[in-house]
Amino acid sequence: MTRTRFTAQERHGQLVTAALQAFALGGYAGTTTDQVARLAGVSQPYVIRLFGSKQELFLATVRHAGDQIEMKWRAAAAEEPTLRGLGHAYKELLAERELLIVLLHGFGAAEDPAIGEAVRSCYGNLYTVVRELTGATAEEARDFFAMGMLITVLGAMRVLGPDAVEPQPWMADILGTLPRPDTD
Amino acid sequence: MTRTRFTAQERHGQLVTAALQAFALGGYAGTTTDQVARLAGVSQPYVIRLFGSKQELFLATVRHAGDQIEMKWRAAAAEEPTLRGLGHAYKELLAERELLIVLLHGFGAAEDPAIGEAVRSCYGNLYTVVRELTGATAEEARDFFAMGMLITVLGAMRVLGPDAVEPQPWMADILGTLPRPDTD
DNA sequence: GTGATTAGTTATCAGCGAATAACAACCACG
DNA sequence: CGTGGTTGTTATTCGCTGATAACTAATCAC
Repeated sequence: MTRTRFTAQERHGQLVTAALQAFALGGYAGTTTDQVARLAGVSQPYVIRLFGSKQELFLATVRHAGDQIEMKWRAAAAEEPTLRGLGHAYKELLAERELLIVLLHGFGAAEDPAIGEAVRSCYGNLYTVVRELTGATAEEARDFFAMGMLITVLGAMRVLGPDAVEPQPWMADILGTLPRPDTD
Repeated sequence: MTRTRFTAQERHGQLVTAALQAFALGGYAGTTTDQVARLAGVSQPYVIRLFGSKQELFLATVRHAGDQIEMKWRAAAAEEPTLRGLGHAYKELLAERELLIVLLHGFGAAEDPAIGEAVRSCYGNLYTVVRELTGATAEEARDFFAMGMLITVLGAMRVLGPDAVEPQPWMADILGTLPRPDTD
Protein backbone atom coordinates (compact mmCIF):
# COMPACT_ATOMS: atom_id res chain seq x y z
CA MET A 1 0.00 0.00 0.00
CA THR A 2 1.80 3.03 -1.28
CA ARG A 3 0.71 6.09 0.67
CA THR A 4 0.13 9.34 -1.11
CA ARG A 5 2.59 11.88 0.16
CA PHE A 6 1.98 15.58 0.30
CA THR A 7 4.26 18.50 0.84
CA ALA A 8 4.27 19.93 4.34
CA GLN A 9 2.56 23.01 2.93
CA GLU A 10 -0.28 20.98 1.48
CA ARG A 11 -0.74 19.07 4.72
CA HIS A 12 -0.71 22.35 6.55
CA GLY A 13 -3.64 23.51 4.48
CA GLN A 14 -5.52 20.26 4.83
CA LEU A 15 -5.05 20.31 8.56
CA VAL A 16 -6.26 23.87 8.92
CA THR A 17 -9.36 22.93 6.96
CA ALA A 18 -9.94 19.93 9.19
CA ALA A 19 -9.25 22.02 12.27
CA LEU A 20 -11.82 24.53 11.14
CA GLN A 21 -14.50 21.84 11.10
CA ALA A 22 -13.40 20.31 14.37
CA PHE A 23 -12.89 23.48 16.37
CA ALA A 24 -16.17 24.90 15.10
CA LEU A 25 -17.94 21.97 16.68
CA GLY A 26 -16.04 21.57 19.90
CA GLY A 27 -14.32 24.86 20.54
CA TYR A 28 -10.69 25.20 21.55
CA ALA A 29 -10.61 23.25 24.78
CA GLY A 30 -13.32 20.84 23.68
CA THR A 31 -11.54 19.56 20.62
CA THR A 32 -8.65 17.12 20.61
CA THR A 33 -5.74 17.22 18.25
CA ASP A 34 -6.55 13.60 17.52
CA GLN A 35 -9.99 14.54 16.19
CA VAL A 36 -8.37 17.01 13.83
CA ALA A 37 -5.79 14.44 12.81
CA ARG A 38 -8.37 11.78 11.99
CA LEU A 39 -10.45 14.27 10.07
CA ALA A 40 -7.41 15.02 7.93
CA GLY A 41 -6.41 11.36 7.72
CA VAL A 42 -3.15 11.81 9.55
CA SER A 43 -1.69 10.65 12.84
CA GLN A 44 -2.06 12.86 15.89
CA PRO A 45 1.65 13.34 16.61
CA TYR A 46 2.14 14.61 13.10
CA VAL A 47 -0.31 17.43 13.72
CA ILE A 48 1.77 18.48 16.69
CA ARG A 49 4.94 18.19 14.64
CA LEU A 50 3.61 20.47 11.93
CA PHE A 51 2.16 23.12 14.22
CA GLY A 52 4.25 22.79 17.35
CA SER A 53 1.29 22.76 19.71
CA LYS A 54 -2.47 22.64 19.83
CA GLN A 55 -2.57 26.35 20.52
CA GLU A 56 -0.59 27.14 17.38
CA LEU A 57 -2.97 25.01 15.38
CA PHE A 58 -5.90 26.94 16.77
CA LEU A 59 -4.24 30.27 16.08
CA ALA A 60 -3.59 29.24 12.49
CA THR A 61 -7.23 28.22 12.20
CA VAL A 62 -8.50 31.53 13.54
CA ARG A 63 -6.25 33.47 11.19
CA HIS A 64 -7.40 31.33 8.30
CA ALA A 65 -11.04 31.98 9.17
CA GLY A 66 -10.37 35.70 9.29
CA ASP A 67 -8.65 35.62 5.93
CA GLN A 68 -11.44 33.62 4.34
CA ILE A 69 -14.10 36.01 5.55
CA GLU A 70 -12.09 38.95 4.32
CA MET A 71 -11.76 37.32 0.92
CA LYS A 72 -15.49 36.68 0.65
CA TRP A 73 -16.21 40.28 1.54
CA ARG A 74 -13.72 41.62 -0.94
CA ALA A 75 -15.27 39.49 -3.64
CA ALA A 76 -18.74 40.66 -2.67
CA ALA A 77 -17.62 44.30 -2.60
CA ALA A 78 -16.29 43.96 -6.12
CA GLU A 79 -19.90 43.52 -7.23
CA GLU A 80 -21.68 45.76 -4.76
CA PRO A 81 -19.47 47.83 -2.47
CA THR A 82 -22.11 48.47 0.18
CA LEU A 83 -23.01 46.96 3.53
CA ARG A 84 -26.00 45.42 1.83
CA GLY A 85 -23.64 43.78 -0.63
CA LEU A 86 -21.47 42.35 2.13
CA GLY A 87 -24.59 41.31 3.95
CA HIS A 88 -25.37 39.02 1.06
CA ALA A 89 -21.98 37.41 1.48
CA TYR A 90 -23.01 36.66 5.04
CA LYS A 91 -25.54 34.26 3.58
CA GLU A 92 -22.79 32.05 2.23
CA LEU A 93 -20.75 32.43 5.38
CA LEU A 94 -23.66 31.12 7.38
CA ALA A 95 -24.14 28.21 5.03
CA GLU A 96 -20.64 27.05 5.89
CA ARG A 97 -21.03 28.17 9.45
CA GLU A 98 -17.56 27.06 10.46
CA LEU A 99 -15.78 30.30 9.67
CA LEU A 100 -18.04 32.39 11.85
CA ILE A 101 -18.38 29.87 14.63
CA VAL A 102 -14.67 29.31 14.93
CA LEU A 103 -14.27 33.03 15.48
CA LEU A 104 -16.98 32.86 18.10
CA HIS A 105 -15.01 30.16 19.87
CA GLY A 106 -11.97 32.36 19.58
CA PHE A 107 -13.80 35.11 21.43
CA GLY A 108 -14.67 32.66 24.14
CA ALA A 109 -11.07 31.54 24.46
CA ALA A 110 -9.74 35.09 24.44
CA GLU A 111 -8.82 34.67 28.08
CA ASP A 112 -5.69 33.04 26.79
CA PRO A 113 -3.47 36.03 25.93
CA ALA A 114 -2.17 34.62 22.66
CA ILE A 115 -5.63 33.73 21.45
CA GLY A 116 -7.05 37.02 22.65
CA GLU A 117 -4.43 38.89 20.71
CA ALA A 118 -5.07 36.90 17.54
CA VAL A 119 -8.79 37.27 17.76
CA ARG A 120 -8.69 41.01 18.36
CA SER A 121 -6.31 41.48 15.49
CA CYS A 122 -8.58 39.44 13.26
CA TYR A 123 -11.70 41.30 14.24
CA GLY A 124 -10.01 44.66 13.96
CA ASN A 125 -8.84 43.81 10.49
CA LEU A 126 -12.31 42.78 9.40
CA TYR A 127 -13.76 45.98 10.80
CA THR A 128 -11.23 48.09 8.96
CA VAL A 129 -11.72 46.19 5.73
CA VAL A 130 -15.48 46.55 5.86
CA ARG A 131 -15.28 50.27 6.37
CA GLU A 132 -12.76 50.65 3.58
CA LEU A 133 -14.76 48.55 1.17
CA THR A 134 -18.11 50.16 1.81
CA GLY A 135 -17.27 53.63 3.05
CA ALA A 136 -19.71 53.01 5.87
CA THR A 137 -19.78 55.27 8.88
CA ALA A 138 -18.69 53.96 12.25
CA GLU A 139 -22.34 53.66 13.31
CA GLU A 140 -23.27 51.74 10.21
CA ALA A 141 -20.31 49.43 10.57
CA ARG A 142 -21.14 48.86 14.22
CA ASP A 143 -24.70 47.89 13.34
CA PHE A 144 -23.41 45.62 10.60
CA PHE A 145 -21.15 43.76 12.99
CA ALA A 146 -23.78 43.69 15.70
CA MET A 147 -26.22 42.03 13.34
CA GLY A 148 -23.44 39.71 12.25
CA MET A 149 -22.79 38.62 15.79
CA LEU A 150 -26.47 38.00 16.38
CA ILE A 151 -26.67 35.87 13.29
CA THR A 152 -23.55 33.98 14.23
CA VAL A 153 -24.86 33.25 17.69
CA LEU A 154 -28.23 32.18 16.34
CA GLY A 155 -26.34 29.87 14.04
CA ALA A 156 -24.32 28.43 16.90
CA MET A 157 -27.53 27.90 18.85
CA ARG A 158 -29.05 26.04 15.92
CA VAL A 159 -31.81 28.58 15.64
CA LEU A 160 -30.57 29.45 12.21
CA GLY A 161 -28.69 27.63 9.50
CA PRO A 162 -28.55 24.21 7.89
CA ASP A 163 -29.12 22.06 10.98
CA ALA A 164 -31.56 24.30 12.79
CA VAL A 165 -33.89 22.77 15.34
CA GLU A 166 -37.65 22.76 15.24
CA PRO A 167 -38.48 26.49 15.40
CA GLN A 168 -40.16 27.88 18.50
CA PRO A 169 -42.49 30.88 18.33
CA TRP A 170 -39.88 33.35 19.52
CA MET A 171 -37.44 32.09 16.91
CA ALA A 172 -39.90 32.63 14.10
CA ASP A 173 -40.37 36.07 15.56
CA ILE A 174 -36.70 36.99 15.32
CA LEU A 175 -36.09 35.20 12.06
CA GLY A 176 -38.94 37.09 10.46
CA THR A 177 -37.11 40.36 10.97
CA LEU A 178 -33.81 39.26 9.51
CA PRO A 179 -32.74 40.36 6.05
CA ARG A 180 -34.34 37.46 4.21
CA PRO A 181 -31.58 34.92 3.77
CA ASP A 182 -33.56 32.85 1.28
CA THR A 183 -34.44 35.41 -1.34
CA ASP A 184 -32.34 37.58 -3.55
CA MET B 1 -11.23 22.70 63.96
CA THR B 2 -14.96 22.89 63.74
CA ARG B 3 -16.05 23.31 60.14
CA THR B 4 -18.93 25.57 59.29
CA ARG B 5 -21.61 23.52 57.70
CA PHE B 6 -24.12 24.78 55.22
CA THR B 7 -27.33 23.32 53.96
CA ALA B 8 -27.14 21.60 50.60
CA GLN B 9 -29.24 24.43 49.21
CA GLU B 10 -26.77 27.06 50.39
CA ARG B 11 -23.82 25.13 48.96
CA HIS B 12 -25.73 24.74 45.76
CA GLY B 13 -25.98 28.49 45.48
CA GLN B 14 -22.36 29.07 46.41
CA LEU B 15 -21.24 26.55 43.86
CA VAL B 16 -23.32 28.05 41.08
CA THR B 17 -21.79 31.43 41.89
CA ALA B 18 -18.30 29.97 41.79
CA ALA B 19 -19.12 28.08 38.62
CA LEU B 20 -20.26 31.30 37.02
CA GLN B 21 -16.85 32.85 37.59
CA ALA B 22 -14.95 29.78 36.52
CA PHE B 23 -16.96 28.90 33.43
CA ALA B 24 -16.94 32.52 32.31
CA LEU B 25 -13.17 32.36 32.20
CA GLY B 26 -12.58 28.91 30.79
CA GLY B 27 -15.79 27.92 29.07
CA TYR B 28 -17.46 24.55 29.50
CA ALA B 29 -14.75 22.20 28.31
CA GLY B 30 -11.94 24.46 29.49
CA THR B 31 -12.96 24.52 33.12
CA THR B 32 -12.46 21.70 35.60
CA THR B 33 -14.84 20.81 38.36
CA ASP B 34 -11.87 21.11 40.68
CA GLN B 35 -11.43 24.77 39.81
CA VAL B 36 -15.04 25.41 40.70
CA ALA B 37 -14.68 23.41 43.89
CA ARG B 38 -11.62 25.35 45.07
CA LEU B 39 -13.28 28.63 44.26
CA ALA B 40 -16.16 27.64 46.51
CA GLY B 41 -13.86 26.19 49.15
CA VAL B 42 -15.11 22.66 48.78
CA SER B 43 -13.71 19.35 47.62
CA GLN B 44 -14.10 18.37 43.99
CA PRO B 45 -16.05 15.15 44.58
CA TYR B 46 -18.61 17.06 46.56
CA VAL B 47 -19.38 19.21 43.55
CA ILE B 48 -20.13 16.08 41.58
CA ARG B 49 -22.22 14.72 44.40
CA LEU B 50 -24.37 17.81 44.55
CA PHE B 51 -24.89 18.21 40.82
CA GLY B 52 -24.47 14.69 39.52
CA SER B 53 -22.12 15.66 36.72
CA LYS B 54 -20.13 18.51 35.30
CA GLN B 55 -22.73 19.01 32.62
CA GLU B 56 -25.50 19.42 35.18
CA LEU B 57 -23.40 22.00 36.97
CA PHE B 58 -22.97 23.93 33.75
CA LEU B 59 -26.66 23.73 32.96
CA ALA B 60 -27.50 25.06 36.40
CA THR B 61 -25.04 27.88 35.83
CA VAL B 62 -26.50 28.83 32.48
CA ARG B 63 -30.01 28.83 33.90
CA HIS B 64 -28.84 30.93 36.80
CA ALA B 65 -27.25 33.45 34.46
CA GLY B 66 -30.46 33.66 32.47
CA ASP B 67 -32.51 34.23 35.60
CA GLN B 68 -30.14 36.90 36.88
CA ILE B 69 -30.27 38.81 33.62
CA GLU B 70 -34.03 38.58 33.57
CA MET B 71 -34.19 39.92 37.12
CA LYS B 72 -31.97 42.88 36.27
CA TRP B 73 -34.10 43.71 33.29
CA ARG B 74 -37.32 43.45 35.26
CA ALA B 75 -35.89 45.78 37.86
CA ALA B 76 -34.73 48.22 35.19
CA ALA B 77 -38.11 48.09 33.46
CA ALA B 78 -39.82 48.99 36.71
CA GLU B 79 -38.12 52.37 36.43
CA GLU B 80 -38.10 52.83 32.69
CA PRO B 81 -39.95 50.23 30.66
CA THR B 82 -38.18 50.94 27.38
CA LEU B 83 -35.31 49.39 25.47
CA ARG B 84 -33.26 52.38 26.49
CA GLY B 85 -34.03 51.60 30.10
CA LEU B 86 -32.95 47.97 29.72
CA GLY B 87 -29.91 49.17 27.84
CA HIS B 88 -28.80 50.94 30.96
CA ALA B 89 -29.04 47.69 32.84
CA TYR B 90 -26.63 46.28 30.30
CA LYS B 91 -24.02 48.58 31.78
CA GLU B 92 -24.12 46.74 35.07
CA LEU B 93 -24.25 43.40 33.33
CA LEU B 94 -21.05 44.24 31.56
CA ALA B 95 -19.37 45.32 34.77
CA GLU B 96 -19.88 41.80 36.10
CA ARG B 97 -19.24 40.33 32.72
CA GLU B 98 -19.69 36.76 33.91
CA LEU B 99 -23.41 36.53 33.30
CA LEU B 100 -23.14 37.51 29.66
CA ILE B 101 -19.96 35.61 28.96
CA VAL B 102 -21.22 32.39 30.45
CA LEU B 103 -24.14 32.58 28.06
CA LEU B 104 -21.70 33.16 25.24
CA HIS B 105 -19.89 30.00 26.24
CA GLY B 106 -23.21 28.27 26.33
CA PHE B 107 -23.80 29.23 22.71
CA GLY B 108 -20.43 27.79 21.82
CA ALA B 109 -21.19 24.55 23.60
CA ALA B 110 -24.65 24.29 22.05
CA GLU B 111 -23.43 21.39 19.97
CA ASP B 112 -24.15 19.30 23.04
CA PRO B 113 -27.91 18.70 22.77
CA ALA B 114 -28.66 19.25 26.44
CA ILE B 115 -26.70 22.48 26.55
CA GLY B 116 -28.16 23.64 23.25
CA GLU B 117 -31.64 23.09 24.55
CA ALA B 118 -30.93 24.98 27.77
CA VAL B 119 -29.31 27.87 25.99
CA ARG B 120 -32.09 28.26 23.45
CA SER B 121 -34.71 28.14 26.16
CA CYS B 122 -32.80 30.76 28.11
CA TYR B 123 -32.38 33.08 25.15
CA GLY B 124 -35.96 32.63 24.06
CA ASN B 125 -37.16 33.50 27.51
CA LEU B 126 -35.05 36.67 27.59
CA TYR B 127 -36.33 37.70 24.19
CA THR B 128 -39.92 37.21 25.25
CA VAL B 129 -39.38 39.04 28.52
CA VAL B 130 -37.79 42.02 26.81
CA ARG B 131 -40.63 42.37 24.38
CA GLU B 132 -43.18 42.07 27.13
CA LEU B 133 -41.46 44.58 29.35
CA THR B 134 -40.85 47.20 26.70
CA GLY B 135 -43.53 46.59 24.13
CA ALA B 136 -40.80 46.77 21.52
CA THR B 137 -41.43 45.57 17.99
CA ALA B 138 -39.67 42.49 16.71
CA GLU B 139 -37.27 44.69 14.75
CA GLU B 140 -36.43 46.80 17.78
CA ALA B 141 -35.93 43.74 19.95
CA ARG B 142 -33.72 42.18 17.31
CA ASP B 143 -31.54 45.27 17.18
CA PHE B 144 -31.40 45.34 20.94
CA PHE B 145 -30.15 41.77 21.12
CA ALA B 146 -27.80 42.27 18.22
CA MET B 147 -26.18 45.18 19.98
CA GLY B 148 -26.12 43.13 23.14
CA MET B 149 -24.24 40.33 21.43
CA LEU B 150 -21.74 42.77 19.99
CA ILE B 151 -21.10 44.25 23.39
CA THR B 152 -20.80 40.82 24.96
CA VAL B 153 -18.30 39.72 22.37
CA LEU B 154 -16.31 42.91 22.71
CA GLY B 155 -16.27 42.25 26.42
CA ALA B 156 -15.07 38.70 25.92
CA MET B 157 -12.35 39.99 23.61
CA ARG B 158 -11.23 42.46 26.25
CA VAL B 159 -11.99 45.37 23.95
CA LEU B 160 -14.57 46.55 26.42
CA GLY B 161 -15.05 46.24 30.13
CA PRO B 162 -13.02 46.29 33.34
CA ASP B 163 -9.91 44.49 32.12
CA ALA B 164 -9.80 45.86 28.60
CA VAL B 165 -6.52 45.91 26.75
CA GLU B 166 -4.68 48.94 25.43
CA PRO B 167 -7.16 50.30 22.87
CA GLN B 168 -6.27 50.14 19.19
CA PRO B 169 -7.54 52.72 16.70
CA TRP B 170 -10.34 50.52 15.39
CA MET B 171 -11.50 49.82 18.91
CA ALA B 172 -11.78 53.49 19.75
CA ASP B 173 -13.73 53.77 16.54
CA ILE B 174 -16.34 51.23 17.54
CA LEU B 175 -16.45 52.22 21.17
CA GLY B 176 -17.12 55.80 20.18
CA THR B 177 -20.41 54.78 18.59
CA LEU B 178 -21.70 52.76 21.52
CA PRO B 179 -24.41 54.15 23.80
CA ARG B 180 -22.02 55.86 26.21
CA PRO B 181 -21.50 53.39 29.02
CA ASP B 182 -19.84 55.95 31.27
CA THR B 183 -22.43 58.70 31.41
CA ASP B 184 -26.01 58.77 32.57
C1' DG C 1 -27.70 11.59 74.98
C1' DT C 2 -28.28 8.64 71.20
C1' DG C 3 -29.50 7.22 66.77
C1' DA C 4 -30.40 8.68 62.23
C1' DT C 5 -29.72 12.03 58.73
C1' DT C 6 -27.23 15.22 56.30
C1' DA C 7 -22.83 17.51 54.98
C1' DG C 8 -18.51 16.77 53.85
C1' DT C 9 -13.90 14.42 53.38
C1' DT C 10 -9.80 11.54 51.59
C1' DA C 11 -8.35 7.91 48.65
C1' DT C 12 -8.47 6.09 44.33
C1' DC C 13 -9.37 4.88 39.59
C1' DA C 14 -9.80 4.58 34.69
C1' DG C 15 -9.37 7.02 30.68
C1' DC C 16 -8.03 10.59 27.96
C1' DG C 17 -5.01 13.85 25.55
C1' DA C 18 -0.91 16.61 24.40
C1' DA C 19 3.50 16.03 23.60
C1' DT C 20 8.18 13.36 22.84
C1' DA C 21 11.15 9.90 20.93
C1' DA C 22 12.45 6.69 17.92
C1' DC C 23 11.89 4.59 13.84
C1' DA C 24 10.28 3.82 8.73
C1' DA C 25 9.15 4.86 4.03
C1' DC C 26 9.76 7.87 0.19
C1' DC C 27 12.19 10.85 -3.02
C1' DA C 28 15.94 13.67 -5.32
C1' DC C 29 20.21 13.73 -7.18
C1' DG C 30 25.10 13.09 -8.00
C1' DC D 1 23.31 3.05 -5.80
C1' DG D 2 23.51 5.42 -1.72
C1' DT D 3 22.99 9.27 1.03
C1' DG D 4 20.61 12.98 2.94
C1' DG D 5 16.48 15.51 3.58
C1' DT D 6 11.43 15.20 3.94
C1' DT D 7 7.14 13.00 5.07
C1' DG D 8 5.12 10.33 7.91
C1' DT D 9 4.30 6.40 11.62
C1' DT D 10 4.00 3.68 16.04
C1' DA D 11 5.08 3.38 20.81
C1' DT D 12 5.10 5.61 24.98
C1' DT D 13 4.75 8.85 28.79
C1' DC D 14 2.92 11.72 32.15
C1' DG D 15 -0.23 14.91 33.95
C1' DC D 16 -4.78 15.78 34.44
C1' DT D 17 -9.90 15.17 35.18
C1' DG D 18 -14.47 13.41 36.06
C1' DA D 19 -16.41 10.19 38.69
C1' DT D 20 -16.94 6.45 42.47
C1' DA D 21 -16.33 4.42 46.97
C1' DA D 22 -15.63 4.40 51.50
C1' DC D 23 -15.24 6.83 55.45
C1' DT D 24 -15.88 10.95 59.03
C1' DA D 25 -18.17 14.48 61.43
C1' DA D 26 -21.67 17.86 62.47
C1' DT D 27 -26.62 18.46 63.31
C1' DC D 28 -31.30 17.22 64.29
C1' DA D 29 -35.38 14.78 66.44
C1' DC D 30 -36.94 13.03 70.38
